[in-house]
Amino acid sequence: MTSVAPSQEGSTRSVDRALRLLAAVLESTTQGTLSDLARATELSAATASRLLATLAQHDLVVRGEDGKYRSGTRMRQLAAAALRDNALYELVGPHLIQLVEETSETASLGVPGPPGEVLYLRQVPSPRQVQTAVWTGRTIPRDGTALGAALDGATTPRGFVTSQRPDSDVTAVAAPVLGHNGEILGAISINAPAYRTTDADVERYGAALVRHARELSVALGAPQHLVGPA
Amino acid sequence: MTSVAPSQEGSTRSVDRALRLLAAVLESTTQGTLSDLARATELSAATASRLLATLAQHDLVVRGEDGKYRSGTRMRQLAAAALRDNALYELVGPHLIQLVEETSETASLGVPGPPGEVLYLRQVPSPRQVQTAVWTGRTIPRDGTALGAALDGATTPRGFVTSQRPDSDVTAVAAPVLGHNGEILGAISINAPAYRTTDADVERYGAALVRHARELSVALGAPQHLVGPA
DNA sequence: CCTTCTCTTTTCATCTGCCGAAAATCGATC
DNA sequence: GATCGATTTTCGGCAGATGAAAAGAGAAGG
Repeated sequence: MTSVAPSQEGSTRSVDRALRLLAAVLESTTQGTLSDLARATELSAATASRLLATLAQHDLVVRGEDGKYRSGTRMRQLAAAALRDNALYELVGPHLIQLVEETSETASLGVPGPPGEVLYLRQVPSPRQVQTAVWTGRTIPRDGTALGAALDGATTPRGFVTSQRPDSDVTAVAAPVLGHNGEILGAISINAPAYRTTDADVERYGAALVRHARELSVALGAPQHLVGPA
Repeated sequence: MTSVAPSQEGSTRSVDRALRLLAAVLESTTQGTLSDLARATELSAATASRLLATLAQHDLVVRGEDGKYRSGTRMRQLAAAALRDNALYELVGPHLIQLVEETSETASLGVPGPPGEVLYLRQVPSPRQVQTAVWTGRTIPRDGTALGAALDGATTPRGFVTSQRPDSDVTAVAAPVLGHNGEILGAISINAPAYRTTDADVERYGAALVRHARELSVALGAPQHLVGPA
């Protein structure tokens, strides 16, 4: 059973205790009854009972017929979310920097936002004086945008999608990033001022995006047959 | 930003609040600053600040330079543990039942226990009157046992390992189960009374264990090249 | 059937830990 | 410098969290 350090400065004690119980459950490879957990965390049985009941109400833990506590459905949902979203955020950084070096244009990560919208989650700006704006934290429509189309999986056979709307002076190119079940987690894009973007530029940006999206997808565990050859 | 249900009956209020903040962080796909999270969970900024600080002390969340909260390292550790251990426990049930039908002997799942020991995590007993005992929740030594050797990956080329100790009247056969990174999560075994177990029985049990271990490994996401052909 | 035991939950009185309002701090902008 | 919004800290009050004890629940044995 896990032995844990004493409570730390300035924390909320009851929350601290509950979190230690949660960790004891999740890391347990031995007996996991209420009594075991109370002893492991040096709490009274009464306190442990109440705190575990709170964790159980949130479905973070569940008690089996054998009286042992294990992770609950909600815990696994939050677990999957933690593993999925943070990995993408952290992994994408160096790729965006490199995309800017290769294209001299602004590079972005977009993820699903509120219904019908795409969120700019992370961006690296172009080094040029004239550049597309950095809108990190803002959303754009999902319809009619390159990021939106990439999130919908509506790419060409080469793996990227472009957008040049008549009412916009931005040319956007985007490619989706896949997770370990082959699901689309997000998309990376290059946004460039249309006045200096040729068709050859679009092809070049697209190829770079597909290459980086592929590397990211592989790093996130996407099945090889969905990612395609290197 | 996530909107969450009111607090439920009988829970520990401060823990309840902290868990709702944690869920809001992990599920957030929009702004995730302290103010955002306080609004989403209808807490005062002061309370949210303190509770998030407690979560951060446990490294369940971390605040980036942009002021937004994301999952922390410890959260991802616990997440991986939750996804790994519970999946194995639940998935193995039908396989153990089937192994008993195929062999008429006691089938077990063993996982790493305290140092130098193996824990019987789940078992299905033989239907016969003379059977090996069900020791669910107990540990056996890792050295010199079939489960221990399987957890150490010390199998024959056919994928299973046997144990027939001179001081024991039990014949044990075991095969390891792999996770999505190819790591050994546990091992499944058949324990049979030695007096009625022939060499042909051992071969048969081994083949059945390898087949089921393979199916379990695939279901848990193990890379195909580590699992071997079906 | 009853008794005994262990584990768990609930009750209850106590007190201190948690709370929110307010003040202070911090960082960005003009 | 002043202003503003976000965040942290201070502080007094009270109710929520606590542990001891009682009650409840289930299993085992006679």
